[in-house]
Amino acid sequence: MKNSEGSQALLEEAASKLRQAGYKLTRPRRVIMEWFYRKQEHATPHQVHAAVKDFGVGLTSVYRNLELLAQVGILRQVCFHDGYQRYEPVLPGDHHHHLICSGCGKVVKFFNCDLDKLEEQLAAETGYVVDRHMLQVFGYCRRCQKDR
Amino acid sequence: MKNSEGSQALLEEAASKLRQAGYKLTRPRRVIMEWFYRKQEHATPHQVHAAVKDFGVGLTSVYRNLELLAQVGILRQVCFHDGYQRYEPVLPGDHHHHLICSGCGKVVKFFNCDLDKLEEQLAAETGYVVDRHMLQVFGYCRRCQKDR
DNA sequence: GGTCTAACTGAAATTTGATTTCAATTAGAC
DNA sequence: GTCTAATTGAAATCAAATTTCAGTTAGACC
Repeated sequence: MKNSEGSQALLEEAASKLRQAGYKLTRPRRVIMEWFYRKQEHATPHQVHAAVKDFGVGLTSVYRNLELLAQVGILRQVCFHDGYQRYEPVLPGDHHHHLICSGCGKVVKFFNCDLDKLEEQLAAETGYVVDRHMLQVFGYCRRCQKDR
Repeated sequence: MKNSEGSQALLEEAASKLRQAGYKLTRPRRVIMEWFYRKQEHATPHQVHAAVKDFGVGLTSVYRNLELLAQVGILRQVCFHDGYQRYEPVLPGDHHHHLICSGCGKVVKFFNCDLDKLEEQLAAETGYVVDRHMLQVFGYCRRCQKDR
């Protein structure tokens, strides 16, 4: 599967999710989604805006649509605990978390979190319907270890 | 061990940590630490300020000292992904995480995260020196399940 | 005890991320 | 093509967080 084709398929899937939820497929939304599917990386609202403002998409719309796209399940919020909101595209079969360097902020994805049993146990103990989880691991990357 | 005694011991331990790091034990710092050790709960900077302003501690000092106390290891940052910074006291032998209701924000602590092996594995794979991790589990509490 | 100085403080000003307002535009149903 | 509710961008606003700065204080050293 070529990347462009994958991107196209994702975009159609996303458009259908939007319609299903009763939202329009507007230009700003398409531009933002295309950008995320091309980049396949997390980004702050300001980073997204920097990337899409030349297509006439304002910062307000970026904020509004990042929230809306996350609510519909096209994006998800991630958090590196540095005071910035971030979003990343939800890609099929891509459950991962982030290992974050406390020195330079460099981020590495990892995939083996294995927290299903914990979720079940928590649900049983608390009566919560458990939805999802977020995990951040912190440390220092090789370069930052040397610099100290 | 009575609570007041525990609080006292924690405070002395904390004062020693401060001194060791080259910081002074000022009145605002003592007030903030005492409050956290008494309450033993997470709080936002504004909540802390509301609690300590009558002792003459300004909001600026609250922000500055929450950050400093976290850096020294007396407090730690926690995050419920609702856009507010939060801090909680670091208590001996108290490694826990939070189960958060996406409906009403209610928070339940839990203690069995069992991520040591994952941390080791990540360290081996990436060369990072792994420090710590943060985990948030999301769902809906009983009451919020009914309300939907 | 007193003296000294760098660390620290609170108040005010400022910055900045995020939200709200509102008149103009547009997607998409008909 | 027509219509209308959803959506937009710019500007105003809000609020969290940070910076500035002159005054205060903890605690090291007599």
